[in-house]
Amino acid sequence: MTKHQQVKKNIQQWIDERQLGETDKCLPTENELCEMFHGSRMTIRKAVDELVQEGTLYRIRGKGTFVRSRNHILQSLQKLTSFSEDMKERGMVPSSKILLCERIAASKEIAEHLQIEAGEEIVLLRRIRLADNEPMAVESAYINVKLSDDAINDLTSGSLYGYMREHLHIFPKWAKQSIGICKLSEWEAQLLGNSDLQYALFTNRQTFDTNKNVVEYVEAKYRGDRYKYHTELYL
Amino acid sequence: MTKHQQVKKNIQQWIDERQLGETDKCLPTENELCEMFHGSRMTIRKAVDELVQEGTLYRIRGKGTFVRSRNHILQSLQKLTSFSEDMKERGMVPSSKILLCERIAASKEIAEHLQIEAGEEIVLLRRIRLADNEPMAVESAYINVKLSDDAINDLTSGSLYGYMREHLHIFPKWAKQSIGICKLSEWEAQLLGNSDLQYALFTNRQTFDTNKNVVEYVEAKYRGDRYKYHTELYL
DNA sequence: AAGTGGTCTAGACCACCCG
DNA sequence: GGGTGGTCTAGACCACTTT
Repeated sequence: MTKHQQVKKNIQQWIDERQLGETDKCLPTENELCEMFHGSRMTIRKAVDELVQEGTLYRIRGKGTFVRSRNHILQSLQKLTSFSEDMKERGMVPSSKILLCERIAASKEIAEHLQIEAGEEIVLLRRIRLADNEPMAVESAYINVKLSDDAINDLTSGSLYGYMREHLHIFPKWAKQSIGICKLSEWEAQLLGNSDLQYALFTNRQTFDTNKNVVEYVEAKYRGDRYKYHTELYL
Repeated sequence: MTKHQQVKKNIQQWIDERQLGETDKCLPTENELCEMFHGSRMTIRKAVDELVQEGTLYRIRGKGTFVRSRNHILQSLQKLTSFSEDMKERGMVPSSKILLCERIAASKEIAEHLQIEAGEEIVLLRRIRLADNEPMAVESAYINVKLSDDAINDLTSGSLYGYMREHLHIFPKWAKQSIGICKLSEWEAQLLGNSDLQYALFTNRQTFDTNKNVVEYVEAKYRGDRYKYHTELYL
């Protein structure tokens, strides 16, 4: 392992162990890091550069290098994987209503998506997603993480990632997603507030942590008459 | 402008002027680049690093630095913005059938998406997209680029980006996309080979060049019973 | 004025590829 | 063995922010 990789790993551990997640914290200066790791400035900068690239840190010239708040990490995942951020950008207030939240045994199909054995215990969280108190989607999250009863009783998408990071040291890093259309059952159409709806925009997502485990599998059906999915693509 | 930015720009120009797009070409060695630009190795490497990051170049230790073939650039755009790459990955053969290809005056709505004035002349390319010779989507591309008659007569999505790069020095760099569902007209359902289809997966996309001009606006309606859109998301 | 990150230099040693 | 990219060093000057 090269020196800048070691430095990067050390900084990352320091960030993770630090339990202060609310406000952004300042890193030691680059010269201090040079002394701490007995490395030249270019080497230390290479390590920090990568963490900046990955969004973990950010720099302000003349001031210092800072750890991005947990909040931002969460937002960037939500920005990439959900519609909530989209709603906010359109000036709507997102909320959710829990339909179901309990431990279940994984069915064969769900187990496949979570890359575990059928029958293993997981947590199912089924919610209605609303924008300005109007139903927009019905979402089922299958969570492959050992959660305490307290955590289950106080579960929102927001606090889930936070809980995983802070208590379980699990770090969601990337996701596979597909988008298509599906038929709606009459029951689902009613949940979405319009029993005439026949089709919905369907999304599913596997979220992976740094160790390539699937931490959750989420399926959602969105009202096709109200919502579109937006992305930006770079070359 | 910093030195490594100048070097990067110079290398980029050299790549663009070079008309050999078929096979990958080798760049001068890093030491030669140092002499050419009167810079130190670290500075030259910073310039090359960025081009590698952006996918323009790639390095092989012990051999040299290479320009990625145009083909790859095209693929990476298609991978991000279309379903064709997806079809290939599933072992299907993508093709397309041109329904319409002509100069038209931009309607008010299309002009808005292209960020031009209504009535300006653009090119409309309407195609059926097929996988293993089965219709999968109907796609309309509104192209905001001055194309020669020859170029219009020989237009495929593949050659469009190539033509823009090589003859017009226009470089598509990023795109905004949205995905939703839409109703299909009976005529469209027939084009897709199943007149019973009522809903389709709808996508639209604005493609921007390096100067933030919209070079094309594309709408497509995909068979919801056959296709899903796949993405991978990173934090 | 002092301290921060942003950039650059001119060397050096290493691992890898090829003839 | 000679050339390539991969890494690292110990300085230096600059632009910017804060005191």
